[in-house]
Amino acid sequence: MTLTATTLPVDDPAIAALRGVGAKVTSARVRVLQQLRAAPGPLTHRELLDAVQTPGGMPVDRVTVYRVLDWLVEQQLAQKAADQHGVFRFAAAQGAGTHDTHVHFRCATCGGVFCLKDAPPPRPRLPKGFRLTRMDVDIQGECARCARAH
Amino acid sequence: MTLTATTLPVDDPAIAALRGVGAKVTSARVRVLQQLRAAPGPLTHRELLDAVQTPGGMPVDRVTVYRVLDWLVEQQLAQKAADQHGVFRFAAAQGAGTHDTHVHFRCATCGGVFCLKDAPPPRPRLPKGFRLTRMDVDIQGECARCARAH
DNA sequence: AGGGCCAATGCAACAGGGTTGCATTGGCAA
DNA sequence: TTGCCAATGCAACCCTGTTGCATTGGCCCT
Repeated sequence: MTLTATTLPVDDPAIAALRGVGAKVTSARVRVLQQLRAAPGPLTHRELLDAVQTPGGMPVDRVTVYRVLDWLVEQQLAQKAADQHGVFRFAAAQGAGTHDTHVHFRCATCGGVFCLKDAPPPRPRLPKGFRLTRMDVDIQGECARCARAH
Repeated sequence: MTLTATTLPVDDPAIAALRGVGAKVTSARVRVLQQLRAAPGPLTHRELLDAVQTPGGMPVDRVTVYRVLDWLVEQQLAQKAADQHGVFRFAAAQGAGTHDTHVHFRCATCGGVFCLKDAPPPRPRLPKGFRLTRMDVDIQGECARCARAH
C-alpha cells in the first residue's frame, strides 16, 4: 500500500507559519515546529528528536533537527536558551513578529524565555577611542511557574 | 637553588577564606579562588584554567580546576550558573547576595577587560512571581590601544 | 621534626551536546 | 516535467564536563 505520504494538511498553523516566512516546507521543519507548539514548556534537542520520530514515519537525523532548530530561531519562529545544566532548550516564539527592541528574561530552571517590556539599557558611554561591536544582556532568574513549583 | 615554594602569605583573604571552612589549603584552591575574586565578572572554566597557569609555577590539571570549582560552590565560596551559550561561569560568592552588576567591556582583540563606571544598568521590571538572580551585561568591541594599532 | 592517614591531585579514558564537510535528495518554480 | 539549489543524511570531529584509579602532598599527631 502506498499512501500519499507527502500530502500535508494545508490548514495546519505550523505549516502556515512556515509558508509565511517564504521558506521550503519540509517534513522535518513541520514536525519540529508542531512539537514545539504543542509542548507545555521548552524542550531540549534530545526531547525533540524523540518526539519527532514517529513509528511509521521516516526517521529524522539528529543533525537535521539541530539545523532546523537554529533555522527556526533565525526566522524568529522559536527561541533558544540554555537551562541550568547548560543544555539548550527551545520554545515556539510567543508573539509573532515582535521585534528586537526589548530584552529577554531567561529562567535558569526551565530554560524558558520571556520578553520584558522594558527597553534595553542605553548604549554606554565608552572611553575615548573605544569601539563597540556587540552588547549582550543576560537577565536570568526563576519564572513564576518554576518558583511556585519549588 | 631551593626556594621555599610552599610559603604563602597568610594574610591573603583567599587563604583566610579557605581556612575558614576548615579545609586543606592547596595551591590549586588558593589560585582559583584568588582569580575568581580578582575577576571583574563570572569566568568560565577555560578562562580560569588559563589564568591559573603562571609561567614559572607548577601547571594545574584541568580536571583539578573542575573539582576545585565544584568544591568551592559546595563550600558556598563560589556560585555557578550557565551563561546564555550553555557554558558554566563561576563567580566568587558575595556576602548577602548583593547584585553589584557593574558593566565591563571586553576587547575582542587583546582580550583585556575594562570596567565601565558609567552605566549602572537599571533593574528591569519583572512580571509577578518572577525572581531575578543575576544580570550580566557583556560589551564587546575594541579598546583604544588595539584600535590605534590596527 | 618526622611519620602516617586520607583528601586532593594528575592522568587517561569516557560521555554527551553541538558543529562541520561533503555527497545526495527533494521542494519548488520555470 | 525539468532543473536548480536549499535541505537532508551521514560520518567525523570539537568542546565541555565527568569518572576511575594510582600517586602525591596537607595536616594532624606524637
